[in-house]
Amino acid sequence: MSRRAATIVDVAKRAGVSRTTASDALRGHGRVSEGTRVAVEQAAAELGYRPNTAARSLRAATTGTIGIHLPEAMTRIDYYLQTVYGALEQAGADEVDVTVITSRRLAGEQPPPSVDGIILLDPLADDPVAERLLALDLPIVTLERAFGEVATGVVSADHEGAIRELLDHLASRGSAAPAFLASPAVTDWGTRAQVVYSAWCREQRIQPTIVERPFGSDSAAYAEATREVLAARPQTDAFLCGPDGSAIVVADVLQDAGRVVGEDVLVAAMVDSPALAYTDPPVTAVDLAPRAAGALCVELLVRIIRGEARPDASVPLPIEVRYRASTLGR
Amino acid sequence: MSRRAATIVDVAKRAGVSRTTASDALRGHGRVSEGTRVAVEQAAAELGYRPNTAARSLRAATTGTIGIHLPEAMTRIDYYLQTVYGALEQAGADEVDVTVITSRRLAGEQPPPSVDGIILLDPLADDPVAERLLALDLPIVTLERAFGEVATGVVSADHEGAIRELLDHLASRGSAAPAFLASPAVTDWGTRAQVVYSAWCREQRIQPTIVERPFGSDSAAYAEATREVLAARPQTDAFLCGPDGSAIVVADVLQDAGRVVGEDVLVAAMVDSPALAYTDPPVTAVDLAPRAAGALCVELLVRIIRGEARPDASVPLPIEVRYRASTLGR
DNA sequence: TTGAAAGCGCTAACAT
DNA sequence: ATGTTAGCGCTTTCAA
Repeated sequence: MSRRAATIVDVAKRAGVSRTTASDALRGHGRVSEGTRVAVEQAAAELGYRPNTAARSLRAATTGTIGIHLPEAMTRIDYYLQTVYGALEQAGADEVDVTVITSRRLAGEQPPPSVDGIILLDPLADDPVAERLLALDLPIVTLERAFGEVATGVVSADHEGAIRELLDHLASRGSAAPAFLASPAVTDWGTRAQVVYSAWCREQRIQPTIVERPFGSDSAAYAEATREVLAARPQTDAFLCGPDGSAIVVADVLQDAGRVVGEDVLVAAMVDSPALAYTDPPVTAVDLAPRAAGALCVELLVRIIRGEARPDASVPLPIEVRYRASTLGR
Repeated sequence: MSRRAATIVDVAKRAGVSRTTASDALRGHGRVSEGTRVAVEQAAAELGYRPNTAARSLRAATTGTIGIHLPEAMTRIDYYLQTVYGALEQAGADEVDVTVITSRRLAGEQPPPSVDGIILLDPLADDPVAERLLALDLPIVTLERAFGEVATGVVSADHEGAIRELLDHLASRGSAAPAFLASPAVTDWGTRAQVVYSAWCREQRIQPTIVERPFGSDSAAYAEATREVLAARPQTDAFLCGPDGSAIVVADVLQDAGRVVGEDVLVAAMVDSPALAYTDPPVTAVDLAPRAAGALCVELLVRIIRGEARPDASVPLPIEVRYRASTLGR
């Protein structure tokens, strides 16, 4: 566009100083005198000077950019997109850019983008993309899953505690046979949920009822899963809903089947969303604080990159159960 | 990490050729012989060579990265996040990286990230961030809003047609007094919706009923807006719901008020979402195809950057009304 | 307090 | 078919 962008040499020339001085002045290094600093800044403003980040990166051998990756299957799930946005906001505060790394971007022979570090959101077990990124030998922060072989920073929540809290709550509200609509054990979160549910059932001497649907399933799949449970185990008196967006469908199917949610059947979701506070009835859910999760990941990664935190540092993510009418009754 | 990353000189040395030859071999330029190509590729693989993008950018005076910006207020809205993801996917296919530009990133004195072009998603009127980005004098593509002063590529849908289709449909289903829960006229979409609704009411000699809530309002705000309309105009027999996520709340409030959605009151949404197909009843809505929107923006921007499309090219986005029980009856 | 020079890694232009 | 040279814009020595 227009003509060539102004470089630091142009600025220096206009201010009548050397490029070194111009550079120092613009970055506020102490060595320049106040007068020259002002002159250089004015020259820069007049020319609309913007530092060339490529040149800076080349010189500094760092990019000022971090990458964030989430598994392909998760890109339609509101929770993860919120997490990405939380990360973007924090990145703005930490003055780093963020490149979102899609699976597709790494599928072919394309080299991975140049970044100073990488965030992996709840990486799948054996995800080839995650493996490739781990092999890059860069600072890494994962949400939830830690990889044994590589030292990574980890942000993780006490999902076990939250799910147990939900199950105990269902039991205390009179449920004797809570079923679990589960996400597959391919993410760490999915795995831990299944483990906790099974353990809890064992402790309570309750027969577990698990029905599983892949990540990214559509509403119809969850509806069908619900009907499947109702047919197989009619005595089911509560549903623990794993997948984001599934609770609303489960509640709908139950109501169509003549059950009264919150009264003769309870529904609790493992992933809260704004909609769940306004369904009829509102649905009890775990607020996974996705924005905070993303922000914490960035904060930790930036500290690792800057050498202010150990590469295997670990940060807790506070999460909380929101109790609503679907388990409390009307 | 580990030791210094391999450069092209290391590769060249190992393959016993000059760096130019190594460079040409790796990028498949015809000048190298098959034998050397193989040798260079093997050397690169052995060293785990990855081209330094900063150096490439500096040399080529392009970054291989595009920026995408959406207004701060929109970052909690599923529709926009889906759009961003549609863009990311297409970017993967076009082999460009994407940096998401948050408002915060540009709020302070930080220089804008270096990119080859920018996508502005439904920019707000007088958004200072958008203004700054427009002033960068880079190729730009906007979703919906065209700016008079600057030549930008534009991706836009026939919202007027879709909204008229909805309103005609409501009328044909017997509505004589449809109310409009509107988004503010700060986005192009919001503005056009209000204009169309008003025009349609005038043509039909129907008194318009508009209640407006800011972008990013929570469910409670939509609930209150609904009650406000019911109180002010009890004869209201249909709701056109603008904000993403509002229809589910409106339907809920109506049902609490003893109305039967789909029978004695109709509900239609201007923004479809997966949940709307599974509420009770399912809600008629306009499928705005956010993924496609994002993808089209990237595709157009990349063509403009490559000089394959005019900088003010315009691309239509197909959208479609999904008819469901909230207006069709049970 | 300031300047000159070197070099980050890469590729296009110009030899050979 | 391959090699040599120059230079993209910046910052960091080193010297004055």
